[in-house]
Amino acid sequence: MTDAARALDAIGTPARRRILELVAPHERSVRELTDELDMTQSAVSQHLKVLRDAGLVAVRAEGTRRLYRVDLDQLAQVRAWVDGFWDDVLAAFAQHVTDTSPGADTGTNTEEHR
Amino acid sequence: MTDAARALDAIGTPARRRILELVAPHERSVRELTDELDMTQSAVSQHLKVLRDAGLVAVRAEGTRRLYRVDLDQLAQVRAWVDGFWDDVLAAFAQHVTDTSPGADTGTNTEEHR
DNA sequence: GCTAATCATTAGCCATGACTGATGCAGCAC
DNA sequence: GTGCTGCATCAGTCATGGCTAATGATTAGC
Repeated sequence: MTDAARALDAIGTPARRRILELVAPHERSVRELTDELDMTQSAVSQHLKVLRDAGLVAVRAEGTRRLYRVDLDQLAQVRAWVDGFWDDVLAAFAQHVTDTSPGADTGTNTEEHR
Repeated sequence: MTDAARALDAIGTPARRRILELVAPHERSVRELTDELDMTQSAVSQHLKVLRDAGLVAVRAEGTRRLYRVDLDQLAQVRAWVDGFWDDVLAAFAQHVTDTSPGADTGTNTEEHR
């Protein structure tokens, strides 16, 4: 499985997306996350493990606490994956236009949705 | 569940991502997808239903065939979701820089990963 | 040393969902 | 009409994964 695939699997569940949303603004401890996430500490740790394996979050030890933060590198892979479709679909659309109306509308704006 | 959440759940499984990848360049029939995807036609149809409900693909009937294509609107929601983290994390990073090195480095490039 | 707090990991339970096979339905050819 | 093709949907099975409870490891404070 590629990095992007692992990352996409990881964010494919609401609980983990919620964790990412909590961690994005600033790093948080497992305890803080548990308090805010109607779940056991065990469940939170298990989700964090998946996110760690996917490279989406990074950890930092401070005393007995572990502070989690978002790691931008893997998030970049997710962006790249989504952008891949974007480009493919827009390219196909542009092709369709040139096929159906030959010689017209060469100024197709492939960034219209961006 | 929001549109973005539904879309992210839908792409959270390898089989459906593979379908999206096949459909992205140009529309395809269910038969074509089944031939290429070591799966039953039934399984393909079920995945397509999930993608349809998530708004990620659109259908077009042509005779007895159903031609599927990617729908850009929901894909835009996915992009927006990812970009949300991006902005949060970069903002937090910028805040950290100004906190730890006051009066220095005001030219922080928040687009370095983009 | 002991105790408390924080977190990871394990074992086990249960719900969800991914899949197959069967059936039903619509459109086309004859 | 009959038959065939392409697809959706239903019913049922099985594996996956998300969850809790319990336990273990580590660190801090006493």
